[in-house]
Amino acid sequence: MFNFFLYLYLLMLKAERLQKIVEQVAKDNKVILDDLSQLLNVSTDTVRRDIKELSDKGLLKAVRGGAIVGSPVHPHFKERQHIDTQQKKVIAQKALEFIKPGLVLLVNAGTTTTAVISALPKDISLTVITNSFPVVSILEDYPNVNVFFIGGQLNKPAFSTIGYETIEAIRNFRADVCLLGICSIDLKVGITGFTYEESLVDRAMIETSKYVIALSTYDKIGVSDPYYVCAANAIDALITEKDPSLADLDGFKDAGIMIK
Amino acid sequence: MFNFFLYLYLLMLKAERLQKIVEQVAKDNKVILDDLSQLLNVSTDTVRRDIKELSDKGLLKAVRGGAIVGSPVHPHFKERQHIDTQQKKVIAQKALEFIKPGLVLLVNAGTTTTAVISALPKDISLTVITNSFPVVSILEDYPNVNVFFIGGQLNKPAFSTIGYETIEAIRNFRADVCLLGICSIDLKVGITGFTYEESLVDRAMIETSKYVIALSTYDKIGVSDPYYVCAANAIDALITEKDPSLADLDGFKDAGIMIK
DNA sequence: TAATTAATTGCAAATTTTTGCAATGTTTAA
DNA sequence: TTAAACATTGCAAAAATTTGCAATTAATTA
Repeated sequence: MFNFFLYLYLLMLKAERLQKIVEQVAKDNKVILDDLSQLLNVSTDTVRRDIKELSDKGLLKAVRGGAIVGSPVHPHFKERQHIDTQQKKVIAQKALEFIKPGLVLLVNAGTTTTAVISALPKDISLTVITNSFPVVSILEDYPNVNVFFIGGQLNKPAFSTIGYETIEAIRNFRADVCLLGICSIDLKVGITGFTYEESLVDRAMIETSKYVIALSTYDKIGVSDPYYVCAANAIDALITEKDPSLADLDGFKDAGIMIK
Repeated sequence: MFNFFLYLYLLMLKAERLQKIVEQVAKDNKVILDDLSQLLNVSTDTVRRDIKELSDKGLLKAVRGGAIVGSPVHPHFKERQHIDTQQKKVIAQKALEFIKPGLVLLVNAGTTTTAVISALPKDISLTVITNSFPVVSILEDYPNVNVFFIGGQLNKPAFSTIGYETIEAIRNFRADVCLLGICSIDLKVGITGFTYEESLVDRAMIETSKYVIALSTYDKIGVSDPYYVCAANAIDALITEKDPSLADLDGFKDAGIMIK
């Protein structure tokens, strides 16, 4: 028989658990795995998985044996919750081929580029220039990555900077590779975006980079948005989650774009 | 038999131990292996390995018999965040008096300025210009605050930007009020800081602001650090957690500085 | 409603990390 | 030079983590 109170109890326990863990960390600056396991009446495995979940959200930092307070940066800026889609993981893996130690990378703001940065090996040596707060927050933990942040007006919904100063700052750099997460690309229309300000930033990034890699899920191909960024052949490579030999992509290959 | 010290040892996470070592080094400029071994209830071997690990990360310099400060780096933001919290709250409340809607605020990076920003009413209308990531992340939730982020080289331990571009960007603004968290202030020596790069940023901020408010815990008064920022009378107001009528502060009042 | 899919949780084996100890080598200072 | 202090290395026990698996439960869909 369905037991409503048992149901409620179990549901609350889940919510409580995560909340209690966060509270404990806030109070003591740390939590210990075995203590929590006892306190919350679940196995250490479950607590470990809870901690990992909270750690992914940026609410604390998982360490061996428990957890400690995380970085003071707002969890929103970490934005890693929504990036773990299968498609983005595939794109991220493919993009890693292009990223060799020593390069100067210019990275725009978006969940796809964030996924690529998350996938970088912890010890890689790079220079990364970006206007994305989530990218910076990931690279905080990379000791050999020199990060340069592009200032400007805070663009709250995208966790990035935009505007005149951002574009001027971009023009002062010369990057080896531009990692460009895009909204949409069409062979004839070119690359287009949702917002005017971001399209300007993207264009500046493309113009100042030697090699441009566009990152896009397959469903954004052949689509267009209101604001023009650049012609399709302004990019050097296009990475999607699909097999590059797909016939749909032949037009891009003919235009001299490497498909991965 | 119940062993209290074993119990303590079991409760101490390795990550905590590493933090404590860094704290000790920051406090005393040095640590001695055997002392730490006693204090932390682990063998000297373990302390030695900890020190090596921290040394690899550049957080201190391993020497025979212990460790000393590496490059004169400021302790990490995370370590400073939870010290003197009560005093910082008092300072934050006093600082609110100065922050009127509509102002253009220039805010430097530090745990004290972060505390002030946290204390702002959620609906205030402001323009905030800052090079501090924690400040931006707090202001993300303030719908009526227009935020401008100053780009530059990422300064990982302080969660801020520094360097040539940062200073150039600061010079393009003209702020009403500068909120300046400071390392130390002395009437004769002036304001001084712990790192060269940050002292340059602070100086640029002061120069471009109409009204400068220095924020300092009382114990930083009459103290000096290696890098000169500006003369004491370059600031307009000084806020500490203590009563402004304290005789120790009379010198500042005579120099025309408002004490709060 | 029933069947399927997805999520949660605990268990256990394999693996990795941590830690103290002891043997050996190196540096320091009287 | 020699004795003491310190560092390095390898090793083994203990602890923590990873991984795959199975049982249970929740959510979705036909």
